[in-house]
Amino acid sequence: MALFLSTFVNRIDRKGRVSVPAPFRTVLATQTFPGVVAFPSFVVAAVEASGIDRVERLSASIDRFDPFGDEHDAFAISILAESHQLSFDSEGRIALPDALREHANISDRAAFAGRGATFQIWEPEAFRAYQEEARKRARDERTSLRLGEPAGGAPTG
Amino acid sequence: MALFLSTFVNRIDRKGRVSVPAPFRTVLATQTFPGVVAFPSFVVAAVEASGIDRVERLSASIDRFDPFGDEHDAFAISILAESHQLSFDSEGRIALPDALREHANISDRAAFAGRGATFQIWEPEAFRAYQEEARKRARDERTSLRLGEPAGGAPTG
DNA sequence: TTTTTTCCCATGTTATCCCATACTGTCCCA
DNA sequence: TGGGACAGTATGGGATAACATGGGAAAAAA
Repeated sequence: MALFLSTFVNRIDRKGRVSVPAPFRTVLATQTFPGVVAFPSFVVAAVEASGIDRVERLSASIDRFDPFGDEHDAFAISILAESHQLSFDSEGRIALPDALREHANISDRAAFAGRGATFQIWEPEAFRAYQEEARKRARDERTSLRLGEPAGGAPTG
Repeated sequence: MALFLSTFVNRIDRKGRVSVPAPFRTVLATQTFPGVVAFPSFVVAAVEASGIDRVERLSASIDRFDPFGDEHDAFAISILAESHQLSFDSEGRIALPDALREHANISDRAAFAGRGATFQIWEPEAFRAYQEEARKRARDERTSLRLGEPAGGAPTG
């Protein structure tokens, strides 16, 4: 299984385009849609991103549980309605929509941070600070920290 | 690409026409009827919409006296009775009937909000408020949603 | 007829395609 | 082993196509 690993900082040009790091593109190459699906994180000033397949599973689970009810409304609206389907151009770049850039305070540089099955896109300085904080927390609370469960802004992976 | 994702706000002209967002048209292009099927939502001031195929499946399940029972039946029947079949013009626009516009309080702008297999049409400001609320709820309940696959885990936003 | 809908064409804006360039790490061969 | 050719990558910019939107005119409905 291919994973999104490591962090890459790339430049955003005046048209709003960024190169998706080549290793990430390799992971995404197996998916049915040639590009990235991205939505603003619920908890941090960053963009959550993955391939389309993950979002298709999410959509299926919403549809399956309650096609006409509102139990999963919050997720449907928050993830599906705020997701952007960003397709690669011929050079492997995507265009980051303003809504996502503003949420993450991104101006002219973007940090792509691997998280295994997904990755995040950050303003580089904000990511550095977040990472440092995460490291401290991991050291101090390493006995109580569980993977996959962010507790009050703690790292999840 | 078979999912309705993201949100698009388009203008309604003086003839009552709106462009259906191009990505949504792409999804609908696979269907047997070139247009949109729309009906007023039961729970919110918005219009529910999808392609004809989904409605055909719903209709078939009614004919079959399906296992969902009377409640589902009542749902299905009122959906079918209040559904409008809105066909594209040559530019990919539809005309929103007054009944639907009034239900959603839509005047001159319409927000198309993707929900995976379906989408909704809102008055933009009303949608913004609804979305903000949904976002809060999603943040609080985020650990309860799992993807349809063991390795997936919860969304970590 | 009068009104409404559908078709067709025009326009400005935005996004996409395509080509060019600089940089970097890798491979190959003397 | 050293160095030069080469391929992959990130980045920039001009040209082109796609899109949302508006309006007139023909066709259909009332």
